[in-house]
Amino acid sequence: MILGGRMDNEEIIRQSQAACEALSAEDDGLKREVLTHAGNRWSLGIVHTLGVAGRLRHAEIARRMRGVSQRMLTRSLRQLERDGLVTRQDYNEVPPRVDYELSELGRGLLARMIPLWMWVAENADGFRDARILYDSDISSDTK
Amino acid sequence: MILGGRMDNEEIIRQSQAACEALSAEDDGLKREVLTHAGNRWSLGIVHTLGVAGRLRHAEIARRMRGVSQRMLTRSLRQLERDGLVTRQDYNEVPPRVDYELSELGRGLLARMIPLWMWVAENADGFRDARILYDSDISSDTK
DNA sequence: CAGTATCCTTGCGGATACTG
DNA sequence: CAGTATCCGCAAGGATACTG
Repeated sequence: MILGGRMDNEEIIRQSQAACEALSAEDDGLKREVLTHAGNRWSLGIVHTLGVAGRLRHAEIARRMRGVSQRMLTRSLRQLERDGLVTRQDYNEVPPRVDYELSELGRGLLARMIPLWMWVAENADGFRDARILYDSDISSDTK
Repeated sequence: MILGGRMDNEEIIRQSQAACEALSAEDDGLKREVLTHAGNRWSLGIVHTLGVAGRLRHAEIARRMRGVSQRMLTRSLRQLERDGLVTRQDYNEVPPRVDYELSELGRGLLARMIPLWMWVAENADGFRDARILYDSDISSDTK
């Protein structure tokens, strides 16, 4: 299994601890929160799209993202705006014209996600294999 | 807004594109999948706990994670096992004794999350501010 | 064009009780 | 101890129709 820039385990653990001490105990929930915001179905895709394309109109984003419903696109964009990751500009024209762009914070997030995506790409096959077993879920509830 | 090791935008975009070209178009869903697996309520916490503590028994993990139900802990561990991030060893003793450990892949993931957590810690206040507005959700459905 | 307003399905995740 | 087996509420997210 290819692991790009190899770190030794001690180093990983040390850094991980450092990162988690920087977050106070109370802030542990912050991680979860970041991931329930950034991690909803579309947000990270939007961040990436805006990162690559720069400033885009609503419809442009929709076009580049295949499969988003209007509802979810708006919802996600508003979330991202509230989280301060995206800025929204409404020109108050008619017909409407609104466009979106990554904020500084959003660009920061994108930058921090890069190592993760690189790694996902490297290990894509590993994940694909795992995916095969998905039907048999443990928690019955399978009425 | 503090952005730790500053990269310029062009660099971010270039790298981000590189990462996403490495992922084939079809693999775009992989990102989502990684995040819906790793991003469920407890998985990343478990990965972190195991990363720091090494090899742990079921009950040990539960103790360190305040708030997990037995059900969700088992469920999450099994997910992680299927995803190849965690290895499970059952000693087939009675009373039961099972322990869990990060796999190489799991350690890889942990390592890739570090920049993100560092960044979250740095920008914690920004997020906390954003959090205040949460009650007013856009998508009505608020019957 | 850029949204709202509804309706509806799915599945996560908590609580509780039970078992080998 | 390390799980299963159920029951349940709630929120995410899709489909569709409508509006300024």
